[in-house]
Parts: sequence; C-alpha cells; structure tokens
Amino acid sequence: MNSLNAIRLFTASVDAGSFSEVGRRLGMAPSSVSRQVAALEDSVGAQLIHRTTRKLSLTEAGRLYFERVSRILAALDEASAAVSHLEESPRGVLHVNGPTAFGVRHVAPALPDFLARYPEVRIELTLTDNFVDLLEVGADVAVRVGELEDSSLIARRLAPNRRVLCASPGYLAEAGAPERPQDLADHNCLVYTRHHGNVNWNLGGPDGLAEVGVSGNLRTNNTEAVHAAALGGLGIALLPSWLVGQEVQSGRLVEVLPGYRAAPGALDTGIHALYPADRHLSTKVRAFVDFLVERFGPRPYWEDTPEESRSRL
Amino acid sequence: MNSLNAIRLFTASVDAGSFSEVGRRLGMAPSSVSRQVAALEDSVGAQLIHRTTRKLSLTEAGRLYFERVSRILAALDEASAAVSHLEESPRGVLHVNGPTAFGVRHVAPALPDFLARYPEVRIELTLTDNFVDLLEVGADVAVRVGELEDSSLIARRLAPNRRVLCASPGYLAEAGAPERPQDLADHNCLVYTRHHGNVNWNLGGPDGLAEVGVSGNLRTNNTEAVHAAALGGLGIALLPSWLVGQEVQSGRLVEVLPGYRAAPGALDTGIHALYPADRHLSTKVRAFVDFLVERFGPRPYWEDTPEESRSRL
DNA sequence: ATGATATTTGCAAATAAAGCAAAGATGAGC
DNA sequence: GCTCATCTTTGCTTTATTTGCAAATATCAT
Repeated sequence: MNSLNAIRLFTASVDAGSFSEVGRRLGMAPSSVSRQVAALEDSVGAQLIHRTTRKLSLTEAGRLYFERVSRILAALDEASAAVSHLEESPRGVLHVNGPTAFGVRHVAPALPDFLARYPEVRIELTLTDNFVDLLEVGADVAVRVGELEDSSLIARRLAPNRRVLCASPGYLAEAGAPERPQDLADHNCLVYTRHHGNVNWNLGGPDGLAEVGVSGNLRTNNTEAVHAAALGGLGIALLPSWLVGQEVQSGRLVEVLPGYRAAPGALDTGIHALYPADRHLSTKVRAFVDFLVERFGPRPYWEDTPEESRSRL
Repeated sequence: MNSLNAIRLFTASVDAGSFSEVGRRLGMAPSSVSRQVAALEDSVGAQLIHRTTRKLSLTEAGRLYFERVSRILAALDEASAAVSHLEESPRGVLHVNGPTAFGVRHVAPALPDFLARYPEVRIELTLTDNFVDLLEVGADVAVRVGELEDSSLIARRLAPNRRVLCASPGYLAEAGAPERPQDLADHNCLVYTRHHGNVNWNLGGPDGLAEVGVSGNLRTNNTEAVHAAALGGLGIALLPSWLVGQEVQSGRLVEVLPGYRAAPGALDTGIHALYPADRHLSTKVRAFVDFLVERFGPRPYWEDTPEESRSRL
C-alpha cells in the first residue's frame, strides 16, 4: 500500500534531480522527501534511485517505474479534474423523476427552456405514479405533488398545490351553478377517492370552513378520469389548479364557487422538488431546481385568472 | 492531494456496495472507510456516492470517476508489479564498466556464458581506461583492477592481481635467463611507469624481499605496449598475470625467476567488482557479480601453469 | 412496531509524517 | 591538495493524520 504522496515525491525528485530541491520547491524538509522515496522503494521492493550526496540517478527499475507512473499520475489528476470540471457548470445526464400527470403537463414543457439555457446537460425524464426511491432508480431529482415521505431528502417548495371546484359550461348551463357550498350536495359531484365510504369536501371561503358531503355517479381513484369526466360535462369536480388551470383560462372549464378552495390537507402540502441531502450538491441539480422555482413560483402561471392569462399573451 | 488509500477504499466501496462490508473485508472500522471516502469527495469537489443507511449508489460524477480511477489503480499496481517482477529474475539492461585491457581479455569472453544463463539480460559493456563515476555513465557494476577509490561503492574481490616477470623464448635464448633478482640489472627491462625517475622492482621470493633497480630501452605508461614489446622479444617485463597468463601457458612467453613475484603494492590490491551500496541490490547485478566470482576465483584460470593449462583441455 | 444493520460523528488512542540537528559524503574552487 | 558548501541520511522529538470505539440516527425486513 504505497502512498500517492510518495509517488509524487519520487517523480518530483526525478524532475528536480535532488531531494533538497524538491524540499525547497514544496516547502518541506529534505529528509521527509528522502524517507518517502525510501519507503516507496521498500513498497515496490526495488531500488528506484541511486543516490550520491551530489547526484541522483535512476536505476533501470526506477526508469521503468517513472515512465509508467508519471503517466498514471497525470491520468489521476485528469480524472479528478474531469469530475471537478463536471461541477463547474451544469453538464452531464440529469435524471428527473415525477408523477405522470404533472410531468407531462408542466415538467416536460419546461425542459426545452432549461436545455436551451444549459446546452451541456442531457435530461432523462422518468414519469411514474407509484412512489419510487430516488436512489433506487438513479434519479438525481424528483418532483412530488402532495405529501412528502422521504425524510432523508431535501425538499424545495416549487408551488402551492391548491384544489378548486370546476365544471364545464355545458353542465352549469343545464344544472345551474351552486352559490353556497351546501348547494354541492344537490349536484353531481365527481369524486376522487382512494377509499370506500362517504366523501366530504372541506371548503374554505369568506365565511370560514364548510364541510359538505358530496356524491355523484362517478367515483374513481384516478384524477385524470375525474378531469376527463368534468370536461365532458358530467358534473362538478374538485381538482388541482395545475391540472385544470389552463382549461379554466381557456373557458373549457368554469370555476365554481370561486371564493372557495379546498381546505389544505395532506394532498395540498405543495409541489416540491426533492434531491439527496449530499454535502456536494451537483450544479446540474441545483440549476434544475432553481430553474423550476423560477418558472413556477411564487404564483405559478396555472393559477392565473382567465383575464391575466389573456393579458399575458 | 488525495490519498491513494482513499481512492482504493472508494472503489472497494463501489464493488462491495457498502462501507461496512469494505471494513469487514479489509479489517477496518466502517467509520474509517466512510471518512476516507468523504475526504476524497471533498478533495475532488463532488459527491461521488449517494448514501443511505441501507444502500450506496454512485452519482454520475462517481460513476465517471470510478471508471477512470479503477483502470488507473490497476495500472499502478501493474507498474509496481512490473518493477518488483523485474527483481525476481535477472532481466533488463546491465551496464558494465571496466578497463579496456582486462575487459577485452577476460570480461567480454565471459559474457556469452553469462548471457546464456540469463537470457533476459542484455549487456551494455563500456570499456574505459580513465576512472569514471559509475553513476555518471549509468553503469550498474564496474570491474576495477588495482587500487580502489570510490568509498561509497561496495567492492567484491574477484581475483588477485599479481605481476610476474616474463620474456619471450627468443630473448632468453639470446640474453640468457636471470637466476637471481640482482641479475635483472643486467637485462633489458621493459618498464611500465607513470612517472619519471628511476624504477625499482620489488620482488618477493624464497629468500625474502629483493629490490632491484631496473632499466632498459623502453619506458612507457601503457601496459599493452610493454606487453607487445615483450612478445616481440625486446626484454623482460613485469606484467599482470591476467595479461600474460595465456601466453605463458602457450609458450609464447616464458616466466622469468618463477619463484619471484612482484611484492604486493597499490597496483596489486586485486581485481574487484564495484557496485552501488543500495539497499535493494538488483538481481541482475548480484547475478553478474556472482558469475564473475565463480568464473575467476579463488584462483583464476590465467594463473594456471602451462601443465595445468594443458590438462584442462 | 420492533429488531438488525447502516452511516455518521465525537472523542481518545495509535500511527504516520514532518521538522530539526548532526553526521558522513561528494564535488567545486582556490 | 585542501577547504568549504551542499547533499543525503539517520536519530529524535514534535506535530498531524488516521483509526477504532461508542453513541446517535436512519433504514429495511420481519
């Protein structure tokens, strides 16, 4: 087990032609240089340098070792440099993980801008709806909507996650628009739930919290299904603003009880970027997270009212 | 300045998939492994491994670093092995230095046998008559006849260096053979000397030491010239046995005053092999010196009497 | 939920490295 | 030929680094 330092001192001695000179250049005692080289010789089991008080000269073994080892040292430095260089400006492959719906709607459309800003980065986007271990899939960063689980990860808030009531103009024309939360009980409510049993919607509005038992002719554990049904005019849905924002802006959906929002629960904690709590956060991850924060927050574009949306064009 | 050990622990961790496992395999505390890898990460300035208490996984930087560095480690071990291996059996270039006359007559003829025994050795033979610094010319071993100077070198005695009196049969037939040392004063003595002034030959024989002032019509500072003149029948010469031994054996020269030899002086200290006093004596040098000792000593073939020489055939 | 095992950190002990001074050696210059 | 400056090496002490242990925290399997 020879030390790298000894090898560096050996090559330095060959270059300088003197242990003392090496000591002077590197600011260390000549005896230290001498001993390190001697230890290296013991380690490889061969004399590398013939010494005279006046002159150093390589043995054949030394010459051979020097040739090979100096190339190796260069390669080693190069390897370190490559890795350090990797960190100077964002580059390399960035593995991003996220849920399908949000990923398709808001992450993927953002990637062209990101990649335009950092041309040396390549992105591998994995969209999964079951929770996966970041490290397991080799992801560098994940976008999570709603509750957070991984405590060993750092979470950076990207946007609020709010749910709003909405329905298609067609449905409202037919069934009328509710004016108070209690009116929802008389509407066909499209229920997203993962469990059996009754479902209550907790709504916060100008007059405080209101809890309304809702029901309808569709219950599903898939948000996209609720979304599709609402677009089809089936009834009133409680959906995340990032999912329906653009349709509200375009008029394909209309916000119902605009003053009310779903009272924050576990599902509404927010939208976060998660990444490992490493001491050395890689620049590409930092760049990506910063980019998302800049793009979404503090008030994401999908929260715009129809008027704001029009004026933005 | 990252330590080699840290890099080894890093790659071991990647292989084992766990710091604890590495600790178990290498017999060290997991905390040490952890800290070394952390230090390496600080050193290169990038996270290399994502850690969970349950799992390790490489970052992209880590993957890149691992790929490069594992090859490098292998190359390093290989370099050490190559050098160590070099020491296992004699191989490589062996630089031999020696005086011209002795080299041509006794070293060069020995080389075929040596090279036959060690086929992986290549010899570079440098014959010089001025004293040279072993290290200066890059020699691994030198053969020296006579006085020794380099005190930092190890000298191994190869053979005695004796000078004997001899002349050609033709000269003796014409001038007669001396019967006592004092008779030399009346002979044409071929004098080798580096200085001016009178020359005495100190001869040791059955009746003790005898000092005889000698002179003749040839004085030279070149032994070979004396040799050639003696062969040509010019007179009586005092020459090293290794130089005239074979001619005495073949009868082209005849030993004069056979009971007498030159009294040992500085020039007669012996024939030595010299090599650097390194802690790691390379096997090829050791093999070469051993070979010469075996071939020459304790009584070299050139000291044989004519009878012995004949029986040896 | 609980137990077994993982990483990490603080702290003390052990190990390795560094500096200093002195000794021996070598080459340059007078 | 001799002296002097400089080089390597070694013994000894001081300093720095590394290690191991124990405890805290975190994770996965049962």
